[in-house]
Amino acid sequence: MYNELSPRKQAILKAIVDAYIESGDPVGSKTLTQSKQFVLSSATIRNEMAELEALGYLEQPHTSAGRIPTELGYRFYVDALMQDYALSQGELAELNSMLKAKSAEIDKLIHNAGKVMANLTNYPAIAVKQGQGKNTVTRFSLTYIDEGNFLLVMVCGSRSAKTRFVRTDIPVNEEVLRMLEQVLNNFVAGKDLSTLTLPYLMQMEQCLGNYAGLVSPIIKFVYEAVDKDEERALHIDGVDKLLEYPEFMESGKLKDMLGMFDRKDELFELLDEEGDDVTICIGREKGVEAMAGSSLVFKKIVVGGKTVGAVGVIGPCRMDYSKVVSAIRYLSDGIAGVLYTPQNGQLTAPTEQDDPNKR
Amino acid sequence: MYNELSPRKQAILKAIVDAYIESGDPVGSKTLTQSKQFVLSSATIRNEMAELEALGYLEQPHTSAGRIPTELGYRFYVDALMQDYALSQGELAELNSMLKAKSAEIDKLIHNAGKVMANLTNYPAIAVKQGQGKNTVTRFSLTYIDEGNFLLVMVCGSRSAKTRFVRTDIPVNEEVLRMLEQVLNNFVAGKDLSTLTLPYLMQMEQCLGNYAGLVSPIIKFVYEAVDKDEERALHIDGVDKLLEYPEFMESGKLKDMLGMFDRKDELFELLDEEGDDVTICIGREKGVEAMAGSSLVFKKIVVGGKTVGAVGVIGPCRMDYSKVVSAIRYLSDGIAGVLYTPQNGQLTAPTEQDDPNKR
DNA sequence: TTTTAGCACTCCTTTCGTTCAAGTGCTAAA
DNA sequence: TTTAGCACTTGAACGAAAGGAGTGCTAAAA
Repeated sequence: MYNELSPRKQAILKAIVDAYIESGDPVGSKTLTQSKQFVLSSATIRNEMAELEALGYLEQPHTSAGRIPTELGYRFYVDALMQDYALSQGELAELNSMLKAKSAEIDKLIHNAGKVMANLTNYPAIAVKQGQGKNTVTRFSLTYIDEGNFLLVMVCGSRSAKTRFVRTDIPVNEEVLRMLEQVLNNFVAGKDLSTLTLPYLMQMEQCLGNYAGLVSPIIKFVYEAVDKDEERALHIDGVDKLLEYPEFMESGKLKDMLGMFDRKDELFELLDEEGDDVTICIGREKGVEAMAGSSLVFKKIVVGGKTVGAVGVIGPCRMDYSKVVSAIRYLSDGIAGVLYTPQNGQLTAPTEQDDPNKR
Repeated sequence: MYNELSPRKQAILKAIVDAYIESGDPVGSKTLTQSKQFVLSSATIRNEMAELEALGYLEQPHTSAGRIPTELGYRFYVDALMQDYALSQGELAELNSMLKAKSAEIDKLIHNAGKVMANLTNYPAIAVKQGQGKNTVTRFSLTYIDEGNFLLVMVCGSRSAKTRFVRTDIPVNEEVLRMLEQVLNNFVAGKDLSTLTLPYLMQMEQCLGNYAGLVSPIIKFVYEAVDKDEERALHIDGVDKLLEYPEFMESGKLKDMLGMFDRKDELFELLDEEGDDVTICIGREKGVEAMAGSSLVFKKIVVGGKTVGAVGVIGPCRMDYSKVVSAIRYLSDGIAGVLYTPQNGQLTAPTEQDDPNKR
């Protein structure tokens, strides 16, 4: 697909993208000849640039400005030209200190990851905690509070639990709750929602006699608990960093971004991309209009085969991809490492980290 | 304190603030005479304006511009001059539809409140869910998952519960968990953290024999659970609305705002103000530098004597205070109303709203 | 055939002066 | 005490001119 580009064209394209990423100004032929990396006259480079433009890799904001990469240009750059960036000692230290933080609670870890990413890369960072694909409540537990109130605990899978306070006008006691608990565990635990037909629920209500009235509110909570969207959370850190890039200062770009940050649905959509390594969305590639001029780079955090979240950054298309990619890869893998316990492939409770030689 | 201002000065100040709030342009003497509300010449009004400026209520961006209110001017306006705004039918409908939403779960309610506020007022809205002042776990409950894992449920007060998954290398079963549960309820439930001295904990460990090793991780979770800050959350909706006000488009104001939105600590501080009705912070009044040129209007949501959160908006000092105040008051009280159940003064479970005549 | 020097041309950006309009403060008269 | 009148200030808007960066093309050189 890209074979059409001669090595020299590639080198020139790379130089242009590199320069533009750094400066933000359109780069002209003179800039390249001055950089000494080519033993060519500016005229030759101009010819090449004109061809690269014809091929769709470059564009001119206007005659007599230099060239800037198109989305296609960036795409080729990240796919084929970009060099690996070696994180500096300081950067590694920053990332590591975050990974070694006391709490390995997933929420905090992911949230902190966002802050660190934003700081390190100087782009707004996105940190997602993904809802688990669980769609059944595996176990119910009821805790008595007083006659009119009890706590409903729903365990979903082996790594998530939801609680709800239930107020009831039918006075309950420990004994009743035990019974109700058992009924719930028999009838509902482990069952798919589709099982919960009306007749099925009525059957359940019969088992409960006077307490049948509790079924419907509880079932409502069950529905809420298994709602996948419920549990996913997306944080954006360092939004103000956008202002450091002049491309956002004018026109409606900033508004588009902030609007997208506010709504979040487009972001979730973009982040749903499959792909297990770092994913790079350049501009409108994925059909999101608000992404015009901006790129999103992220990587899922996969623990024991399950995607538990993602970290990434969003910024102008002229983003320091190589550094960003390195940082994201390191952090994403690092978080996965902290959360993973080889023995059982499960998410670990925080204590596990602090006391590894307990046994 | 404000007696120094003659009624006419007050009227003129009010007219200026009103006009400036609406237009955003400095208002001159001519504008006021043209508005027909004064039977005075522009010269007279100019004199009054000059005096209001000398008194610190107005300022001029530059000679030959009209006057704009100072922070003091706004302060006087909101304290003494502002008229009540009657919410329109449409606005009331919007607010009510939100209050009648299916779920009365406090998190969602408050979160939605933010969205609605931002929409209605056209300023970014702030929605806070406050950490409850609870500082003890009132009840423990353990749920068996498998030999190496169980769920720890901590009930705090009668309106909040936390869950943690505990992984253990000491195999457990239902029976052990019952015992542990009992010990926890005896030793820790309802106790202040200061009670949990090392000797006390060791005593507890003795009761548990082989399972003493579980105490320390659990106590750590207890500490986490009662951490007040843990539970408070602050959402900001409609950040992009800031861009509709030209005052933010230039200079570093926007960056200040976004930075403040990001950090949130200054916001928490501002929102900690006491005061049970709508609170209005104008500019740097409260010493927050980033608030220069912006105002924050909010009201706590108080349910049964407890502050459970707050809603507010933040925007330029030239904010439509009267509308904002009305909307915030209505919404804050409305949410409190939805959450309050007169019979017991407690937070109610969602079902309560849908099924009020269950008994 | 490829590269390069030279040059005319385009178009943005900056600067600078001019004009324009808004709004003021002051003075003197009503 | 109020008002008409007027000189003055000042930012905003406009346009012309200058400057500069960068291009494409042509023709010569390699």
